[in-house]
Amino acid sequence: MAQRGQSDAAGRPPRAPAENAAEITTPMPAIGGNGMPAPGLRDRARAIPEAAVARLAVYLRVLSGMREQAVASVSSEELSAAAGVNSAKLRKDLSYIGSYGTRGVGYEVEVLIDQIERVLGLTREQSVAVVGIGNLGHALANYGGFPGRGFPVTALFDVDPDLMGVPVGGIPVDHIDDIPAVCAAREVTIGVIATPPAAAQAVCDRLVQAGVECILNFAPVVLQVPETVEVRKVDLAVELQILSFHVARRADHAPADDATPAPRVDGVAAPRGVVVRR
Amino acid sequence: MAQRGQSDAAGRPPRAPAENAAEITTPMPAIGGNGMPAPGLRDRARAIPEAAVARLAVYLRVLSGMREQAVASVSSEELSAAAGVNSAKLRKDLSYIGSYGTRGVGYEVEVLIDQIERVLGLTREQSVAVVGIGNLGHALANYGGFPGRGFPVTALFDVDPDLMGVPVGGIPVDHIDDIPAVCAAREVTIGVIATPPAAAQAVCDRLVQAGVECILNFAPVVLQVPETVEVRKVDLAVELQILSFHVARRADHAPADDATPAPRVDGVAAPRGVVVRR
DNA sequence: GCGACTTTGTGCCTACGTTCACAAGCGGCT
DNA sequence: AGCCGCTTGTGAACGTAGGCACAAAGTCGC
Repeated sequence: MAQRGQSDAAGRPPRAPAENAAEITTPMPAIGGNGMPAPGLRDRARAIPEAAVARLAVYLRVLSGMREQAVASVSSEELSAAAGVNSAKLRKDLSYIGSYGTRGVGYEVEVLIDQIERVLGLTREQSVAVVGIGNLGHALANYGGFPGRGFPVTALFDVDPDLMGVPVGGIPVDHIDDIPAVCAAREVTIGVIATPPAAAQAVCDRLVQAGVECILNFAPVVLQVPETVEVRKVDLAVELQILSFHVARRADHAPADDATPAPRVDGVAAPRGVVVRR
Repeated sequence: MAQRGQSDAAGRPPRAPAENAAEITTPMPAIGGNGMPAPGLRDRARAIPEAAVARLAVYLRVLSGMREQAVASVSSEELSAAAGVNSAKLRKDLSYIGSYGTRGVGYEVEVLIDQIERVLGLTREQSVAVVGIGNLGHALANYGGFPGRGFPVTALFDVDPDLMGVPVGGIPVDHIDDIPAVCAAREVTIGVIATPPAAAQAVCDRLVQAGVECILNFAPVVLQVPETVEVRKVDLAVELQILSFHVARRADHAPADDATPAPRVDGVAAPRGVVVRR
């Protein structure tokens, strides 16, 4: 067979490549025909689509903002508008976590927040370890409380001897060789990789060794991990390239075609009053 | 009661909310009888699924690595393994951009790189402006050349008077009020928002005013933009929450149920050779 | 207490993305 | 030269996600 297979990417048999769009819902062998219409409470968050989970996180943020402004209840129409999705999708997303709305009225902000937090596992804190204390690592370490509470950064790692022990955002930096020990001690559940690409896989391996099963990877590398580990990647270059693709598409698409509703020529692409509202 | 999200959420009629998973293929008004009898055949070549575009960017990076190691040709099997996808998907993705492989042999690395760059619009440089020079902004400004060349950061903005004129990563910081002028002068095509959430929408508005049609948003806010503008968002909190969801699912899923094939404690991550082959 | 109105929750249908499987095409071997 | 085996490119099957539209269910007004 092909000459592939020796030592490279495939050299690690027990691992599976990690893609961002990994399966989230357990394979779920197509249940014996959806014959279980009983939307009982018993049927846990069994099959929430990944895309829905991502949106739930957005809803949660919007809801938190509403709570701060003392909004007590909200309709799917309002919430969906604020979250940038259509209302049917929002209702379906919410239906995945249960029925907490009141027909004819809407949803109670407080209740919805609690339920989304429950489903997202935010009721118990998740310790985060950041590896690679460069520019990005610094930014992440200081990000601190995120949108309120939730993900305390409890460990920082780097290889630079000069950084050892130096506190960043209140946490002293440890050497990456200590990842297993420190992560275990601090019960880290989520590892964030912000190292240069060359070091990413090695760091990832150490995190996995330490028992970390969820990794957020900022390094532009495709990590190889055991299939029990969940990896999400945030890839700057990819994001920019996707945008670049759109620019390109626009460039050799719009000019010839009149379809564009607004004059795109370098002028104000904005219809009136795009100015800051506030 | 349902006091609606007054000022903030619902106040901007002429805008469309931007979601990450935006439509990439032309909107295609398919539904609603409309006056367009032709379903669309000519628009053919331009229908690359967004997901495929994201993967193409990954392939490009992998291919660049291969070129550096003097690999001249590669099969779909090898490339897909290195990119973490299955080979059929890879071939289909490549087929969207044309037929550049040789049956029985594989793809020429050089050719593939050129073609992907062409499709992603990387042949012409895209000027990037970064707004919000905090920790993250610094990191972005210094990120510089990304995976080789491609996206020169040519403008930086902030509101902090102390930063005005201070060079970060070689570029002096300007005031956000100058966004329209500076962006126009430097032909910025991509704007990156790395400001605190409260400032994000205002900054976004200014970028749009300046004619920027592609925005990468790091602020945890749902931006409202005209539909001609493409927004992608990178949301740390959402990513962490998605991972948290996985942790939670695992916690009340695995213990009771078997599911876990391997003992998770101290997995064998086999930290051997992280190296990739030549 | 009852009807009308409002908004949720969801079944169904469409579209999209992924995977499979195989014919077509190409190079190498004999 | 002609056959053989390998790998691409893609049509079709499959599964998932999105959106519409409506019945269910609750509130408010009278």
